[in-house]
Amino acid sequence: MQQKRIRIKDIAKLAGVSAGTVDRVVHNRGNVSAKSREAVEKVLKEVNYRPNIHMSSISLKKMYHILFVSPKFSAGEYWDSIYTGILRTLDEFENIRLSFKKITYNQYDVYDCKRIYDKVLKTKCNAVIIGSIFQKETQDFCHQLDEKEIPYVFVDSNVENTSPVACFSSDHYTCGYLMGKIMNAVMHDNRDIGILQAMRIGNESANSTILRKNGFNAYLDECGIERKIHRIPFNATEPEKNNDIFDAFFNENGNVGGIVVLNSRGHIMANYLSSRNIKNIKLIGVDLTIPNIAALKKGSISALIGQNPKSQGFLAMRSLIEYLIFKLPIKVDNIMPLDIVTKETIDIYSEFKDLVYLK
Amino acid sequence: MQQKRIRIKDIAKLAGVSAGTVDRVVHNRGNVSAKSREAVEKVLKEVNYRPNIHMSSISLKKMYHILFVSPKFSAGEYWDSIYTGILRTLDEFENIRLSFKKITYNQYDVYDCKRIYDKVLKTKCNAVIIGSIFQKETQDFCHQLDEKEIPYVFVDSNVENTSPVACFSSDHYTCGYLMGKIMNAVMHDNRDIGILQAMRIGNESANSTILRKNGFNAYLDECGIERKIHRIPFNATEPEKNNDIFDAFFNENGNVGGIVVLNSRGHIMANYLSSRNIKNIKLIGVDLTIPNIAALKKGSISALIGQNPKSQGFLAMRSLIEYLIFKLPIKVDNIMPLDIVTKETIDIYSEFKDLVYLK
DNA sequence: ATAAAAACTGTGTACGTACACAGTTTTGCA
DNA sequence: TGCAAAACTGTGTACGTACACAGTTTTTAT
Repeated sequence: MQQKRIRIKDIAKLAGVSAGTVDRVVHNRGNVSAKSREAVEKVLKEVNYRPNIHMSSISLKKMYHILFVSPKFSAGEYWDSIYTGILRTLDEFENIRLSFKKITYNQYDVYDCKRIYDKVLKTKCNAVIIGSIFQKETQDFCHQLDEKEIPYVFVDSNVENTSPVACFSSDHYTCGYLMGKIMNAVMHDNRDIGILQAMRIGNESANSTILRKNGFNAYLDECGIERKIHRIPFNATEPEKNNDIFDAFFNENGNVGGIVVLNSRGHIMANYLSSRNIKNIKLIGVDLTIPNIAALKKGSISALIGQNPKSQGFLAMRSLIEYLIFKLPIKVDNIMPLDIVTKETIDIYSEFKDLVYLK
Repeated sequence: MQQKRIRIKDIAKLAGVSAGTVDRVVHNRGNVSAKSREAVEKVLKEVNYRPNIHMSSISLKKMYHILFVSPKFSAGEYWDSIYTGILRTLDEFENIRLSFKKITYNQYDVYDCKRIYDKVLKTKCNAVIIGSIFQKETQDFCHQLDEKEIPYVFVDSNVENTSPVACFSSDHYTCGYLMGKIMNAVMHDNRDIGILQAMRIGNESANSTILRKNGFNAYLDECGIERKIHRIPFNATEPEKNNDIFDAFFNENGNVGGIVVLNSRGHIMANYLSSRNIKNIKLIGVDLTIPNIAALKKGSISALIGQNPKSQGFLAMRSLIEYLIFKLPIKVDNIMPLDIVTKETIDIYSEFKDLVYLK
């Protein structure tokens, strides 16, 4: 802390060059002879130089443009939490020249997603944070970013065959596995299980929900559970139709005792069950969204799995700034933990999560 | 982010005074006429001035001395985690003029604690972070700090009738309550429960373990559980004697099926049980120390409750810096969540906890 | 060999704050 | 009223970096 920190100037003197040359070496700006570069690098290694982050921030003249592409969201939803985490980091680095914009697409329409991706590619920017729903389209998008040498970071989920600077997501497979475990613990009879998974225009399903389903099935298989599993239809684009759809489903399948909602819309099923006064069906959901938490507190959802979306956004943006501006090495794969939250633990949980990010 | 931030200079111009005067008002340094002060304060309110933290750090000339008083610890122990969290914050603010020292006492000897407290009072410092074991002695200590107007922050637990700048701890009562709940879930028979709680020289017990015991008893009462409860003797100062003590205890009480260790020494009982090849006793402990985690992984501890000590240290030091140096308002009562960790979840848990603090 | 171009190097300035210090005004008191 | 002391105010500098720009050396092409 207190012993005098070594400065650019000191290194310059030690290496027998000027401060400007040291700066060029440190920032890899080129225009340095091999001889000078080696001399400086030798000293750098010896003295373990760490730039004064405050001074760096102050002197930074370049303006960085960062974009966040994600599904559309409203306040309190899953993607909004990721966004909030990003804003938290921006707040921390408020004295850095940085422009940030979010641009969102309809997550139930792959064509809209493509359109937005194209729009991003036409926008001048230095980095992109990507919240991906559609695997294939995101791959294409990333390859074009690669060509333009624009770095990108994933939040929520990773996308195969891409080369992101970093990725921040939970383990969706384990999430599904956990849901199976919890469902099995809370169901005290041998009734059937319903699985709710949204369908999308132009694509089967979101990658994350597919992985969750695999994890869920894996748990049931491993434990040799022989419950009947029903797929519950769900209309994500016209939610007003769901009540009729659910009515039809339950008319045909009276023996369902537990429902697993693989996306963040657990509250929709919870509210449906409440409205029909159905009380003996256990419900497990994903994401601590405001409506989900309300349903959890009311008791219509038994447990929710939290994916730490705020951490995802916070860490993703922080990593990006460290990579882009401070040229620090960053970790590529970052798996967020899954929090199991129940009626009893929701309050203390929420309070702490805010505390950690507070300034 | 990008719109020009208002500077001290701008405020000076708007208020019709010099930058120096604005600075004096902002830092409450006195020597400002009522007229000037009001003019500046009016402008400050209008423009919502927020100083550039980088510039503040750079220009700061005063040296702040901060002390951490806590029980003695070795690597990987509970107090060491708090210490690590503190160091993490110091790393973040490495460019601030700040001296930090830890000073520790024997937590099983109230007289040593007093001696160390007196030593701290004789040391010149600007703030103290206190890890308290003994209620009464800490109260006296705090009152003397109050007199000298030295601010202090608590970690691990709060102390009544003191006026700390902030406190970071988990809820020990709830911790005990949770231990009761878990113990009840993992014990599948009606056997007795043993409670292990350390005795100290000159004082009954640490405040935190008393609270945990209360919480534990409260759970058993609420649920009408009628198990027999035995207090297990434990010698904290001469650990080599414990094997004999435990032998004697189990000779007399053969029907114990579960043991709750209310302090972080769960591994001692775990290792004793392993050494005696006793396998059908469930063990619940507190704190994710290295030996406890090892016992958890081996299966000799069923579950551990984590108190987020690293967060406590990290946030305590961060709050203190914000209060002391950046004059920001800080939250006084901060309750850390309790993590329930089992063999299955320990690895992903540990990994994430590191990630969050990583730079 | 010489000019032009390219590659390299050093110098100087801005960034916004904290604080020292010198300079100015007001107050207190005889 | 005068004069010292106290209270107040403004100016100037350091902090360490990023980067622009001017100046110097080396390379390339004729």
